Amino acid sequence: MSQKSLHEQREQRLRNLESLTERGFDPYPYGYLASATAASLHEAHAHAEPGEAWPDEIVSVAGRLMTMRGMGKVTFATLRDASGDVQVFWQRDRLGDSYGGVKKLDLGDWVEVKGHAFVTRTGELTVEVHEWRPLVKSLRPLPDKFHGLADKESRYRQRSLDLIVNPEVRRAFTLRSRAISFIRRYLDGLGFLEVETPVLQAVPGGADARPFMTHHNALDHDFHLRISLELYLKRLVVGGFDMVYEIGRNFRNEGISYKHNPEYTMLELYWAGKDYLDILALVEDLYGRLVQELTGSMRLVYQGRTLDFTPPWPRVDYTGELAARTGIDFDVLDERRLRTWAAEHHAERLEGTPIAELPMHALLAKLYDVHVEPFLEGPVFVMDHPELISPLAKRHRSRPGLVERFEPVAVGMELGNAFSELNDPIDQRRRFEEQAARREAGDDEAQPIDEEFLVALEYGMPPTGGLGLGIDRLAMLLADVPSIRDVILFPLLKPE
RNA sequence: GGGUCGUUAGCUCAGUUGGCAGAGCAGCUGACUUUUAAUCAGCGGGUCGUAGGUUCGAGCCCUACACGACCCA
Repeated sequence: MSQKSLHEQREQRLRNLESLTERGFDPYPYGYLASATAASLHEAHAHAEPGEAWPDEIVSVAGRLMTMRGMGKVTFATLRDASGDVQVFWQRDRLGDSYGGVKKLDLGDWVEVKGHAFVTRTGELTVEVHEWRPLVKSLRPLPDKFHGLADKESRYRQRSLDLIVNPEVRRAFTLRSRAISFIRRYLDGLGFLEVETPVLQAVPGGADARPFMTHHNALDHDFHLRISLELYLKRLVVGGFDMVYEIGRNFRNEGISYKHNPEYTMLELYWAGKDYLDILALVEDLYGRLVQELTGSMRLVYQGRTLDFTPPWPRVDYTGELAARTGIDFDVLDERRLRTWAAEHHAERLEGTPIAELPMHALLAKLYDVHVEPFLEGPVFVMDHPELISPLAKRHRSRPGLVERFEPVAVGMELGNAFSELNDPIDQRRRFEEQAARREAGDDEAQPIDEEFLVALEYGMPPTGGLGLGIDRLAMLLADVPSIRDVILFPLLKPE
């Protein structure tokens, strides 16, 4: 497709590039040395009055031209660097010949300017340019200076442009990065060791999810991209690493929604000697400190709702909450009565199967997903899940049919998952076999038997508490954005 | 998987009952020495997502498809 307007603007910019070269400017220099940033200038002159000037303080700043206002013999522009925006001002009387080059600058170009700060009569801090040079030419027009780039598809497909024109996007990703950095410092401070485990796995385990497949040519063998970090980290606990964690990408071959992206980032940690209540205390402490550090308060506002992360968080019981929210007045683990109830209250079908006829584990999970999770404002811990939906968690020490497990939940989103880790290899084998039977029955999210993991467990894994925390959802809360795509720089999209 | 909505200039958006394709920003030319969504005068820029269909005539109506957004499962 030929877009004449775009083509013409590009041609014009190429002519301007040539013109700058003819005037003796190097349009592609090899570096710059800015002595100040937009933010540092604003900070240094925070309370200045209109008309003030600092003619003896020569500063240099480098950045991208975002707007230009030419007025004949003077030109104003907004320069944007990584720290923010600052106005710059060229006047012909001071610059002489080099002022002509300013006319050959285009929006989006990078320049370095050297000069002194002053405050205009309308009160705007401005750098008056004594010397300047181009740093790079931009060959494409920027989006509308006022409306920016609004089309979400364009923003995700052209993230560079989105970041240039929408500063709040950079803010969200900066927060995400600082959160990850905080978590590393926190865990390292406790004595955890950060490790890396395989992304390419022969047996993808540790979660109920469909994997992506790939193929290794030299070995002529199919591998899967990991769906969790769990089973390899536990091997390391067996090996004697008693405090390990990994922050890494998981890949799940599933649909996309405001809280799901096919590749996303998890923190998983394992701590020998600890049980799930110890891990719960760690989550409360880590989340609280992190929110405090990054937002300045234990309370944060997410999409208009206030979430208070001050420990201790409320706890609710998985089965108890399910009963309370559905109005069930019997033990929800009573399969016969639950089916009868579901048949009366849920006539709808799930992928062709009437809800009441789902396998018991799927029925429980479904009812939780429909009646409980969406209504949990949180932050709250959902405690003690049924064993049927927890094949890697240790049986509860006092509650039959349940395991020692919790999930932190907020605004209807699962933020993580933690157990007293199952370390009895006999019980683990039995659970895997149950999963295998589900696979036989056609459930392709059920977990395959990982024999090598079982061998490791047979050498003996000490009592261990484990945790998975979703980093993307954490970032959503911190940045107060409504979609996971707003905290993933390059979310998965179908190629155009 | 289902439903609703969207796709028009580089960007943001209008487009009436089916009757010549519009605006603002950006761009070009000119004016302008404190502007800031600068202003003023003039000019250029379109495969209306793609492919069919209906019609004398389609940006608009119909069908299919592509991509996306939102909601539901």
